[in-house]
Amino acid sequence: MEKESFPISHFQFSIFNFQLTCMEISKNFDHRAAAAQWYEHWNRAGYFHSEPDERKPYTIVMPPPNVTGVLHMGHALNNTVQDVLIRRAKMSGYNTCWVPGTDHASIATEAKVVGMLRENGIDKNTLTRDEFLSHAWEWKEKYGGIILQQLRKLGCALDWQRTAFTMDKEYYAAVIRVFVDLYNKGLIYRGVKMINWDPKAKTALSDEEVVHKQTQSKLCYVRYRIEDEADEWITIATVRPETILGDTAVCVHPEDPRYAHLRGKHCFVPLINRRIPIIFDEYIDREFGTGALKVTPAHDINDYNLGLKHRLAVIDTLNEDGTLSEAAGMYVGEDRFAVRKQIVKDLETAGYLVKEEPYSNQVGFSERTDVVIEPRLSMQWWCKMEDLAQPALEAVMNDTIGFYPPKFKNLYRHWMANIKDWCVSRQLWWGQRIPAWYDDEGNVYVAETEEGAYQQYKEKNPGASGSLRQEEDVLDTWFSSWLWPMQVFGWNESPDNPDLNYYYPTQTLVTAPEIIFFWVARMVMAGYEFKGERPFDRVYFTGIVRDKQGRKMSKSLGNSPDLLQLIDDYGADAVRLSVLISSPAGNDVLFDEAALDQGRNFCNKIWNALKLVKGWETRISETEDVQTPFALEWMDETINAATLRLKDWEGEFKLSESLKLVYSLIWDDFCSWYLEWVKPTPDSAVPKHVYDQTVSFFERLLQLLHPYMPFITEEVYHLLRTRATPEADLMTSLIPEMDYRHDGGVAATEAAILSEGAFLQEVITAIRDARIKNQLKSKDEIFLRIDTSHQGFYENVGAILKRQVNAGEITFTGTAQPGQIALVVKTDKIYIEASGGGVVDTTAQRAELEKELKYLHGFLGSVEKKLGNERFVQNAKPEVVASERKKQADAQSRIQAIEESLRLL
RNA sequence: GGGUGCUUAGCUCAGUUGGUUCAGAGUACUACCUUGACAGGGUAGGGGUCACCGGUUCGAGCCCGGUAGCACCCACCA
Repeated sequence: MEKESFPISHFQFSIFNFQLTCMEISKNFDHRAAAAQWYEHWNRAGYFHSEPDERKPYTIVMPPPNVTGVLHMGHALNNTVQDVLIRRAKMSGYNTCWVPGTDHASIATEAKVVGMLRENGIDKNTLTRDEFLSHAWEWKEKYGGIILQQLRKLGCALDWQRTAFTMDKEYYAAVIRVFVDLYNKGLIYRGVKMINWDPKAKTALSDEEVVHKQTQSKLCYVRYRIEDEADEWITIATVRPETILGDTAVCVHPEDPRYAHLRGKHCFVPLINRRIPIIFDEYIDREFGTGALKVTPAHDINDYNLGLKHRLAVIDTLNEDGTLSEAAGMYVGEDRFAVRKQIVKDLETAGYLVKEEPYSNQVGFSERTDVVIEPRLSMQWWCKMEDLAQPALEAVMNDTIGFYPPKFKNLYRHWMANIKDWCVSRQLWWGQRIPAWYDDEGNVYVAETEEGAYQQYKEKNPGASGSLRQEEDVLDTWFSSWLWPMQVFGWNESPDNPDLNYYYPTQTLVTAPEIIFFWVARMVMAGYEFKGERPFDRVYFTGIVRDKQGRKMSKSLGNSPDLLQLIDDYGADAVRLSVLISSPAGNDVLFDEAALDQGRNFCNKIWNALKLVKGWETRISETEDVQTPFALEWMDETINAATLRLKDWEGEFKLSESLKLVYSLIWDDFCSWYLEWVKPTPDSAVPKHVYDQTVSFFERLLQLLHPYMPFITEEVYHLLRTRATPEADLMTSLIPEMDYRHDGGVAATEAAILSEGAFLQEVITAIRDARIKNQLKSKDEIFLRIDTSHQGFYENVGAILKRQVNAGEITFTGTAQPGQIALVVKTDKIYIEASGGGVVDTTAQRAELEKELKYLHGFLGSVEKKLGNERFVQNAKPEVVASERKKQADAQSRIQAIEESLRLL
């Protein structure tokens, strides 16, 4: 099953890796090489494959794309999300299994094959069913499933050994079995109903496969002559004048005075002069058009219902390909739209056309072939849905199956509560052929095999020796995909097999809200009906990917970028970051290629951090570090806190927030702060434990990022230090469990370190800001005098602080000299003295401090007003009041400090 | 026609149980930086009456009602 998709062997890979570690790190991250090599490495190492074991499973079945499909942005988003969940679960100790596969997509594929045959000069109608199917299979083997290959480029950790297809032998059998089972339960029946007919695919469609579009039409007013009256007419309005030929009545409202005198009368259909009755029904909207409706029971669902009620004749004037039939009497064999134009002219010539006016209405189109649907009466197979829907509705409403975001529960409930029977037959060849056989009298026998059907026939007709003929129709594609979570684990082969028992119910389904009815709802129904169990615990709905202008990305608009090209240009990691980072659950994503720069730049940043750290490797000393213990503690706690938060967020599918957090953790906390704090001067060495700690921090960060950006993280992880064994890969490493909480007061010291770090950053930023505003160049050394109540803190971080702001000396005098720059950070007063002893212009300083003072007075005012409000003190929670009192105290001392500084200027 | 959701910085979007130390991110913008990881970068900065109008509350971006605009889903008005 595995195809050799990357040319580099494992042996070559090892050499490559060896060379890299010994060489200088390349200037930039080579995403092309890294992606190819690591994907192949993971695959060969067997990381993608899962077998049941003692660990807990984390299972996702991929929504199978059409076998005809190619990768587009929607897939990229959807599959990136799944890959993040899978990789994260793997690194959390779960036995992960992500099943890939494709859907046979009966209509889409058959259309594609028919088109291919036509190009080769073959007309489908000249082929037998078997001949056609062999062409279709040939096509599928050759071109089908390209999309699965493309998913490798994205980095998806799919269990390729489990790749499934909805027309696999066992899958096919499962579908047949389910059909027979439902038939025997009385839930499948055959009947003539008004269905949606696709004249291009020449098949029935379910209601869900019809898309309504606002369309500009013409509303034609046509007059019908009343019988027995010399010159009396009744005028109707229609947007489909060609259906006039199938009219079997004209209908008006019983209380419409305009037409009251016509009771019991008849009129004549124009052009063909068919005598039809004028009927009365309250269904009519008197306000619309002329208040008179032409009734064509064969070609409109409402008319059909009226026809049933008033026992009207049904005249089917259309052939299955959308041309007019013999029954039309005119224009026979001509296309419906050509006839629509022609008949208007003919009506006009003959004096029947009263007027035409432009009219905008909703018209149904085929989702697959995009042609206008014709309502048509025909014999189809149906599945009763009410009983199936009941448990499926409950499971979602009581959160046995969780929807994320939950807003889709309402949508689901509305549809399930108003569910209609499902038209499951399709007049196609590509698909599971309905297992029903007919005898010469037209009696039907449903069985899994022809032998079974024949046995039924013999039982019913003892001694008979006729032959049976199988139903020509196949089943709706969704009638097979609803079994997906069960059948990919071999439900049909054995409903009690170890795989199915272990992996089912699956943990998470990731899909688009567009197919909530097509697929999600029906999988839930099938799960309960056939397996007696939900198919998945949770459903994560991704948004719809749109272009910059907010339009849905689609092939027909041509606004979907070439994903493989993007991956090649920017790297899969960058593509993954850019689609994820702006895509919270259930919200649409406006995709802008500019967002890819952010991902690429981030890769570059990580790469450069690697280069920096690797550069220290040759400069390690055994000396004890006295400069940076605070930096080490702070980084450790910062990563701990982020790890905890990530676990929570990722569990709630807050992937975009999580990614932002890791992004900021690496770029801001690690690169901008930590590395600068511990970075040695050009001519000094790095204490060994600082180096070791730094590498270890880096590894922890790579772990947290790995689910989102697998390639660069694995690459950097291996370049960071030589791994003892080839199996020591980042992908299979476990993210350590944090066993304490930072926000619960349990870990006060940890929390203190974090807030001290934040304060230190605030001091550094304030001093740098002051330097810039006072044109003190960064290379000019300064002296700091600090007036503070916690001198110990400054002594602890003094080395870092001096380095970060290029200060030569820090003293704690408590007083200031004229010409110094005054700063107030929280309540600490910091005075900056230029090393040259030069006097700086304090005008800007003064203005700055005064602005701050003004703000603080305002702030203090609002806090004091609040505290002065008895009702606030009484009603608010004690901790809120306490926090307000602290704000008050802080503001007061800050005001005091600023005023003091101002006096000194 | 029915339903759901949205409206926060120029742009694309976060904002988790209502507390003015949360109005934030990324981009874009401004100034400075040819600093030994990184110009695909660094340091710092400006920028928003949280659509509009009321209400509940000591207190509203957050809760309730209404208005306007937008998006999507459902639907058999010719």
